[in-house]
Amino acid sequence: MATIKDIAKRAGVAVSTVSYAISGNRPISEEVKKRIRQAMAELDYQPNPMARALAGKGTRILGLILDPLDRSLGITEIDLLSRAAEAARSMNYHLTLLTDDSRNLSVLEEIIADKLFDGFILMEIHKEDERVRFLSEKGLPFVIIGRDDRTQDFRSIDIDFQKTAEQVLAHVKEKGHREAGFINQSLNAFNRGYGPAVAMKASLEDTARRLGIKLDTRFCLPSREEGENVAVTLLRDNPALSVLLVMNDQALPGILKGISALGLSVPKDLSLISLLSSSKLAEMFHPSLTHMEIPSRELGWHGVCRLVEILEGRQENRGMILIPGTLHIGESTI
Amino acid sequence: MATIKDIAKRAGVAVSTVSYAISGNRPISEEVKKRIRQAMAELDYQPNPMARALAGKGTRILGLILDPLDRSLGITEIDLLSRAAEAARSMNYHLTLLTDDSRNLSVLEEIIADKLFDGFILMEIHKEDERVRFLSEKGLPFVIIGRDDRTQDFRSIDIDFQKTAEQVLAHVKEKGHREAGFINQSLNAFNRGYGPAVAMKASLEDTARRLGIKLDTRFCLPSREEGENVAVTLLRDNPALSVLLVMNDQALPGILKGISALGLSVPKDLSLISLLSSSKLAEMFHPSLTHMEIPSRELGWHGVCRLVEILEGRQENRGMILIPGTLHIGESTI
DNA sequence: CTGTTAGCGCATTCAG
DNA sequence: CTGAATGCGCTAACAG
Repeated sequence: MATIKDIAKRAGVAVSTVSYAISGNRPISEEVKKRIRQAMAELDYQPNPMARALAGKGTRILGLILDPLDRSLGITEIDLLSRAAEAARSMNYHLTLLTDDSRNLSVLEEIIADKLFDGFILMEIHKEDERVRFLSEKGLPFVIIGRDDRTQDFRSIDIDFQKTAEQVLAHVKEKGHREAGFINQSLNAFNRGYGPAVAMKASLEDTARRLGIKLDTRFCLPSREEGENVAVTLLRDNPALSVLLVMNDQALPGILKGISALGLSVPKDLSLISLLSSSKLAEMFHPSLTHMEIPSRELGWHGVCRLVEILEGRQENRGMILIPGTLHIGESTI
Repeated sequence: MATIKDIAKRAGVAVSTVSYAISGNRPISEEVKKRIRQAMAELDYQPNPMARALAGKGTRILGLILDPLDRSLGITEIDLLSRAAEAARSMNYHLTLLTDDSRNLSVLEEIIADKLFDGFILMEIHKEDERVRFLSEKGLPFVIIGRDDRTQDFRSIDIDFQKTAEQVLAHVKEKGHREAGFINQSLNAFNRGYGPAVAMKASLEDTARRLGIKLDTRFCLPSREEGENVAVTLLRDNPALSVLLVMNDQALPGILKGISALGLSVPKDLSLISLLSSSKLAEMFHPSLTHMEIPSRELGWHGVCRLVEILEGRQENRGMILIPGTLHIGESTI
């Protein structure tokens, strides 16, 4: 590997000149710059990230903090992940996966202590997430994908639940439905203040009221069995219900089973819309599901972009980034 | 952050002593060691990875090389990924996602040039994968998840296609089936020498012959439409066919549609087994699919473990690691 | 067994 | 505008 010294020699200048030529922290004459550029090209020089980091600049490594992985990481977060990695790459950063138990603050402390990461992306934010406070106090660069009331707006990237709700309910109303059911995530997730469970419920109920749609909301554990139970109960309680909104991927198979157990068929007797799930998944079902696609790719992309903006000190944009889901019509609605 | 100097001072010894105490590269008296350990604890010292790297040791960062992400990364690789990250973590390494176009060797060269990574994990190996040769020549530590004939065995972690085939066909035979269909991945994948498409076909056909099962193999693009077409043709051509093996997740919905289009029902008229797909996915279907679960988690785990073994010079185990799929009985077979 | 010291490659003072 | 020298934190000779 060529070092900065090599290229300085080759260009006939001092190392510092090369350094400044690269960073642009000091005006360098065009002529010298040209020579340097050429030398760099010829030796295909690449600054050693370690040395650079040691000397006080960053590592250009970003840490994506995930919850310990056993349970989470569905098809949804993979899209987020891949776009995030892509974004990082395109801005010349690296993305590494942090799967330690970051909610244990002493673990988080260890992670940040080794100064390997220039910044962090936090996911799966809960109400009053201690990690947010912790990172803020330490003054570390980070963004969150999700919502936390005490975070400065420019640090948040989240789903636009309100718009998502409006869009799906507008569609529902347009199709003539007047009574809808909403199968949310688990009560536990809701109580923990998990963004989607809380915000989607609020937005949906609020919007339904405004549109004059009757909405019955139920919580549901992410399992086939629960899906079946909840669907059956919900439908028994609301005989006039004609459309079901589901934001619970794991429960979907059970819900479908429950529906057919009641002798109903989708979409003839009942329309079904999956909320914030990935298209890949929605299309696996038969009939394929009408769904509001979760903007995971955008979340990943913007998360990284915003973090890099912060790192590089250009905060043109101080607002929160909100991205709505996208409606895809499948075969599960009429 | 406390540096090695701080703890040396606090323990009343020289920095080198601390360094040696940590690395164990030199005998240190118990007493001194104790003092050092205490100082480290009190200042909760953590060696700066960059400095360590610059001084010639590794970075303890592993690079997981993925194909550019748009198309790949299904629910399968996410399991692999998560386990890999977990494994890395447990051995005190970091895992970063490399999504550059590594098949472009000059891009790969750039990646390895900055010496940020101690080793690499390659996925999606094709026949005569140039990257394998390239990394070998450079003498860089790496392992592949997949197969390449010219790779030393101890560098490979792969699915045990033979055992997988034997297991699934034994089950098939036991259930009394005599004629089976196999819907493979695309012809294109097969021609590129993509491991699963090639090896599974060979193992399945070989094993079927030995067991006296008639097997009709078809290629199929990973799409709903193709799935439907291929299923219909296959079933028309083989009226006596009673079980379908499918190694093509994306085509599954189409295949099921094709089956019912022919007026057949699963599992009454036809059994269906999905090969090497994730349980999460198989359980999404209705009826839930009997499947050979892909050992993605084990692949990820062992991939990292083996790489670390290589990095740390302990190659107890020189053989190739082969992991078979696991049979899960669902509702799609009788 | 322990201490001193010279780099690793780069950014950045401080002098020209 | 440019160059020489210093230090980032750590490892590994080299000397006791």
